[in-house]
Amino acid sequence: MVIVACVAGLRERKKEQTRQRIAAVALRLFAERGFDAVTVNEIAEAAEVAKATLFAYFPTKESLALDGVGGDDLAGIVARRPADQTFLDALRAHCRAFAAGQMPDADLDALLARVRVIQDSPALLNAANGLLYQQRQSLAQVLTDEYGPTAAALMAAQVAASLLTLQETYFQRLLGGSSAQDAGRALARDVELAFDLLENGLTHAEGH
Amino acid sequence: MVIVACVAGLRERKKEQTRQRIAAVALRLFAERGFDAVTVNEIAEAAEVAKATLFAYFPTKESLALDGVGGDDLAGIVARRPADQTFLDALRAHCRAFAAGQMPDADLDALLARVRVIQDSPALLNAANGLLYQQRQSLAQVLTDEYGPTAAALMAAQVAASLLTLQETYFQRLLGGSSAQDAGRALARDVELAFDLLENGLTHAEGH
DNA sequence: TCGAATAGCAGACCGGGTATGTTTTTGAAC
DNA sequence: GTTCAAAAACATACCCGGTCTGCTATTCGA
Repeated sequence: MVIVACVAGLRERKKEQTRQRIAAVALRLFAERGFDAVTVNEIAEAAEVAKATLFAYFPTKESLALDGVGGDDLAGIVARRPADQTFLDALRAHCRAFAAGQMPDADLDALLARVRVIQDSPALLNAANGLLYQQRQSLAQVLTDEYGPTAAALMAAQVAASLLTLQETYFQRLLGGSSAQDAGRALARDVELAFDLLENGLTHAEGH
Repeated sequence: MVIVACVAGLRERKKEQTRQRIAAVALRLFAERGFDAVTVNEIAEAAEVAKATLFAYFPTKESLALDGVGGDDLAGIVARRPADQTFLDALRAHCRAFAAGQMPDADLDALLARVRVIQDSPALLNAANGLLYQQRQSLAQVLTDEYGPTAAALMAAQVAASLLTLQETYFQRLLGGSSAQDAGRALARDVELAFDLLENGLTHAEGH
């Protein structure tokens, strides 16, 4: 009873375990019956915790479905880019890397289940949009030094909206039944298109 | 009792009147104490209607604050543009017209009160963002014929995000104390900047 | 072993929103 | 004018997400 439990603290581990259990149960129920048709009371009951406990871990019902759906840290990527790279090139490289990288099948299935749930509920879709809003703000912050507040806000808005669209398109392909490989290849093309549009403007779109 | 009341129907007029009363009372209370600190029961009581009646007119509490905040019909503007005009030029012209046009002071005050309320409540801000999302979708629809679905989605996203940013910047200036004239002039400049960025891309930004 | 945190609990409570069945008002036909 | 059906408004009870309160049981550190 002295050493054994001290890797991360028994307490911590149990907490994490409870949190995972709640999240997993919630996601399963959402996937089975849809976000709106599941009540938090049911989730709490199925996870064998009290409702108050559930809300100690997750601030809202929505956060149960959006757990871990943070999106990339655009502002960080831009802020940490090498000095000789434009911010658009840094973001383009990041997106290329994502499109090229392969995700383990199990993770992908879990992610897709979550995306399906989100896409089926207007409330969740809106909440997910809200997450992007914050990204936009912090990206604008980072760009302000270089371009001034107004141009930075406009650029950040364009970039964030484009990346959201890329993500949506990608998920739609996957949900529509494309193989992960096909969707990845399509995404790679779309990434180039998106950044070409951002760099060169809508009137200079060529050959797509 | 035969002719007198038939301009629009007594019934219709009373209904509209009730609706206006509810909306006005709600906006006043929101402006006084903030969106979250006012309950729908209070609004119903102050407007002298039952809660159920209130919800017969407005589907949600949010819709009370967002009543009439539809935004422009971007898709319509693009769809109805003259054949020799690019869609960006059509939108630019529309924004220029708005920036040049003057709003009656009373309307502007009412609008600003509403904007203040919205800006003070995260829930409302999110809901307002959701309205934009729909605009984006219909704009993408209209552009699909010309550019294909992916490019159209990206373009619509960029345009919608830019216009939202213009609107936010404009309102921030007004809320910050700028005169309507100054804000209008600044908006006119920002409109040109935004559309230049959209047309020519972020790497070709010049002289702003 | 003891005491301080703290996780967890049950249950009352609040506010937004819906459903139900009833009363009142309105519009129109007689 | 009287009458009658549509529909506006109502009171009320209810559901659900979310908070608060006060309590019990674990866990941790000394």
